[in-house]
Amino acid sequence: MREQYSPPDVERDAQAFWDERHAFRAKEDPAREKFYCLCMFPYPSGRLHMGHVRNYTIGDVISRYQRMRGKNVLQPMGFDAFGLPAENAAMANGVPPAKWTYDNIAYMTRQLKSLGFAIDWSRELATCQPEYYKWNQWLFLRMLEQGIAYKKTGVVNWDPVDQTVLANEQVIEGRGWRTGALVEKREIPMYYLRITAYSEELLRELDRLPGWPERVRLMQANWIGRSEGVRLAFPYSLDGRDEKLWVFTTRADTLMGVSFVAIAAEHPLALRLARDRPELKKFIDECRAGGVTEAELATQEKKGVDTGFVVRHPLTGAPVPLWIGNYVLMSYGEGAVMGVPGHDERDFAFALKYRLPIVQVIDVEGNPYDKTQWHERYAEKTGVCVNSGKYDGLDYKRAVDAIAADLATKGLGEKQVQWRLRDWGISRQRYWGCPIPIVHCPKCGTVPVPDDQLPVKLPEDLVPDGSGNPLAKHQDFVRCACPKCGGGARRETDTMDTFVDSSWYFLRFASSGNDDAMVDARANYWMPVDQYIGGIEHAILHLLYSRFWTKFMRDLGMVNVDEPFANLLTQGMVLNQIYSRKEGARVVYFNPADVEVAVDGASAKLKSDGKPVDMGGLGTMSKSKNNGVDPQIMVERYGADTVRCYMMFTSSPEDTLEWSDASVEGSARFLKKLWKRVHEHVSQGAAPALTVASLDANQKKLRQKTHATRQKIGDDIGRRLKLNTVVAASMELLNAVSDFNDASSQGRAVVQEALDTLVACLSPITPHICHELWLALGHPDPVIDARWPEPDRSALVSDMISLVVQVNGKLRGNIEVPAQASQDEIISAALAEANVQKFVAGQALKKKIVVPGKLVNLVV
RNA sequence: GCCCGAAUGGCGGAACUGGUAGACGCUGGGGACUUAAAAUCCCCUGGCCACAGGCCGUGCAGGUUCGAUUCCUGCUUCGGGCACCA
Repeated sequence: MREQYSPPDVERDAQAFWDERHAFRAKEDPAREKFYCLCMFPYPSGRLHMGHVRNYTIGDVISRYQRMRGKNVLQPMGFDAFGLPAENAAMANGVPPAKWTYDNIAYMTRQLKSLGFAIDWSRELATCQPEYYKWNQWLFLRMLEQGIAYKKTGVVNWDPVDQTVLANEQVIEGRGWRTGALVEKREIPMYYLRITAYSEELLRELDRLPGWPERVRLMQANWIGRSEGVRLAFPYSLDGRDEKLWVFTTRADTLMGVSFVAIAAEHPLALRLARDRPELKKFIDECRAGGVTEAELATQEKKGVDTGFVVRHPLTGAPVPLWIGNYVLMSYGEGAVMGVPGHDERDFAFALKYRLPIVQVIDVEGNPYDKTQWHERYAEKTGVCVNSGKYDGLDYKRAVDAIAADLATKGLGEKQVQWRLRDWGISRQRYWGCPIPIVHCPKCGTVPVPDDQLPVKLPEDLVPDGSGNPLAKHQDFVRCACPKCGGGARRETDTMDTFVDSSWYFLRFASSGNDDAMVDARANYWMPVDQYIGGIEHAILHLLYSRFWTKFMRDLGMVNVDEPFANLLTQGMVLNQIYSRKEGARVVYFNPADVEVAVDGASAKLKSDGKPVDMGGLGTMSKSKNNGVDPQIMVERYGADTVRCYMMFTSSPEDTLEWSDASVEGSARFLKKLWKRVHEHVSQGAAPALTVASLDANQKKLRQKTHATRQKIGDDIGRRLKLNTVVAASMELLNAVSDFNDASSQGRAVVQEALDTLVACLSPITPHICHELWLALGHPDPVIDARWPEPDRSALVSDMISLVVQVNGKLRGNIEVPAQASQDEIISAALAEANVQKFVAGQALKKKIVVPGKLVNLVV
């Protein structure tokens, strides 16, 4: 064993050892309990960033731990390789997205390998490979057959100058990012996946995912958004025909307080009325301005226009004015809402603005109603109906029931369950994605590409120029023969949302290399994923789409699981300081590595010119803020183990991590110290066997610490997934070994056990150094094949326990009592303590609380 | 605007089921070793006071409890998501 710790040598040797043995290649084995550990695969953006390193280190720690627990572990890796950044890079550099992407994958694969992750690289995949995306297309065709995929119009951001569809990300403050033109909404035909067919199950099964964080389940439940209410109709006559305008409401009890009905600008009735009303047309056109995100729609000023048209109240037949409102969403419910200003905050503001009547129809006891000032209790469901004729005095539930029943007898309404979840639009007017396997034939119409013509291959040599999809201009791709009639036809040039690619990659890892089927029986061995790890930013979309996709494949009989991910760990973001300076009109950002911070931490200057820079606080590491830390540089400076150790130590997986160059030193020191201790120990020769019965008090104490550490670390990795305290507990044990000066034979035996424990427990986090130290400690087999060190219960018990004594809840002293002391013995020991006596003397004891093993509280 | 989180010393964080607030580490200060430096090792490091001890202290304001960082109510600030970034 070398005297000095040299990370490059240690890491090279350990990685070569694992590679030669294919140590992490996973084989299906029904006789063994499996553990499928998966990290969200990266987008190949160029280089790994710290968020990746954190994510994959967490996964690696869990994988290596489960392997030591005897599980058959699968940990695969791949690349989510389609997407917008490749097209942007292509435009900037004139390189086709395919080349850029594959170069990035090659570089990032090397980076991942240098970090020593226990990955089965034989299963690697990239979603831009035809062997992969062929199955996107194949399953899409199955969805078409089943009516799960269908075509309808959808709204997109449109750049009127570039004549192109923009992603939400490409809309900056309402303008196209390249042209600066004001963005408009535009309706185009798109393919949709009927995820709403699974609303009920997607919601219900959340309760059967105890291994998911509560907040993620809550977010998904709210996203799916089940609400019970009443669908009801306001009748009207137009063009001599009697029609019904349907609305959905959760507050049917307020129906008698309706003072207007508002419909979305895209509502068919709005478009019909606008035909002969130019001012309505003008308002509808105004509503076209701006982007399509919900955040933008929800924060814009609420505006409306009176159509002059009236509909009739479903119960009273009274005329109700019809408005068009920019805040009414066509995509939710019926695209129309009833306006009850008395009991809905938005309607109240709208009514004040446009001087519409505000009528109180619910009385919440003891609260006078003020028509000039909204109060949130007006919207409570706790009152009873007033000013509502026959419904007066009914509470929420009774009123809804009575009104729904009356509506039903008139054929103007019924109770209904409404969902917030919308179908998933997957068409993208972009090049670098999976082609949608459809052909448009002038004779046969829309024709699906037959299975035997899959995959529809994406040409890999095009370079986009920002004006629309280059596929549409590429005649070799567009021109094709109709699969039905053989005549000339046009290929669909829209590609699929990249969320499609990531909705089933976990199944493909488990059926790696099968060219004849999307998945096979191996998937049923590995699924579900036992531990899924990824950023909290994916809490809704990716996870919901993957759940839906898995359920559809289950319904086709392709897999036998209902849910893809049994346990979910959502890791926090990695943040770093942001430094900037105004140079002329623009703000320039500086990398923290180029900035020197004053000792007091209050000011900073640029190293190159010594001039001050502004400290902009913490932000996620990003290119635009230039605050990324390159993991590669850290690995070269300290070694992979130190980077991994620091990442795990500095905050718990679910919390945000604030990067600090200085703190990395602490982890480096710790590993150096560990190396030194082991070297000192083994250089004195093999330690004798441990004879537990012969240990003295001091030796027993270290042994107790060793086994307490085993218990804590096993629990922290196996149950709590708190990896920061694993490192802290290891540091404590190493400190205890350092403080233990006993060269006797049993002293050395106790130290051997402590060091064995340390090296084995740390091996999931810092696998390279532990690989070498384990062999140096005299073990014939590598630590990856070692059994996880379980605590010896008998080593944990001690004869005396220390208790805290409180008086009136305040700490006043400590006592030592025998472990088996009775309640009375404990209380008299507590009362005997000098400082305690000061506080209880001369006062009557009202209450004596003894918490076993913890404390005594005396109330006087 | 809506949904979901978070807030603890100079700093990152710990305290798991309501029971000793500040484990572990960083920074800073003091010391040892050294010709010197680096490295290493030891000690101190939440605030205040009448300093063998006491009082205050976990974003803010209340509440429940023998006891609250932990539970409840109302705020503030920061972060994630909002369906075409991935």
